[in-house]
Amino acid sequence: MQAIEQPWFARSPEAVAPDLIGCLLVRQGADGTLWRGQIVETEAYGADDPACHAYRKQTPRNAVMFGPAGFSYVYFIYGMYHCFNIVTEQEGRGSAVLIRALALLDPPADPALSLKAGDRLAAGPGKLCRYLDIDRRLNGLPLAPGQPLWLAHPPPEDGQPFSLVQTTRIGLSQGAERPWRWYMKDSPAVSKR
DNA sequence: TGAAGGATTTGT
DNA sequence: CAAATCCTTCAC
Repeated sequence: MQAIEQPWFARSPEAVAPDLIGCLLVRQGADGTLWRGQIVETEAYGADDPACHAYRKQTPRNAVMFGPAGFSYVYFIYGMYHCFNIVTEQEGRGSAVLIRALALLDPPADPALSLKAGDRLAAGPGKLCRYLDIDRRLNGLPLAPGQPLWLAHPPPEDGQPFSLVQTTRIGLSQGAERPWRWYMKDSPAVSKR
């Protein structure tokens, strides 16, 4: 697996978000267990974007968004879910890409779970974090091999061609008109059409 | 110090 | 459509 290096993330979130579709997210648990998923849905949150947590000013919660690219930004929402983001751009600009959905590569250990939930165990930012055991302990970590989370380019032989759909983001009260959501067309793991 | 609201998900 | 559930931010 070819790991994605830090400079690749040091671009605008609107550039990184669509490029991430088809890439692999790797989660290494504390016991060494590996989970892998293909990213099928992302959203960009820019520094000049009213929907972005870093839009107003730096606070303890959003601090890592102002740090260097290629780090994790994990926050807690609605009292019960976590969301996983990748920090983008140069240090000092608060921006990130939200990973919204994965198509899991390794089938769940529990076959009953697989049959029941199908391929939608990681269809949505909250479900994705619940399945991969991502919470605020994983906030502010570098995304590199050997860490709990990192990313990889799709294997060349496995790179199935796909169509990318660009549309508006989900669940926002501000900045809802910006077309900064991307997903893999026809993927059953996308959170919403 | 308190109140409002949130980048979600699920079930009614 | 509303509940679950709690952290963060902003106003006073």
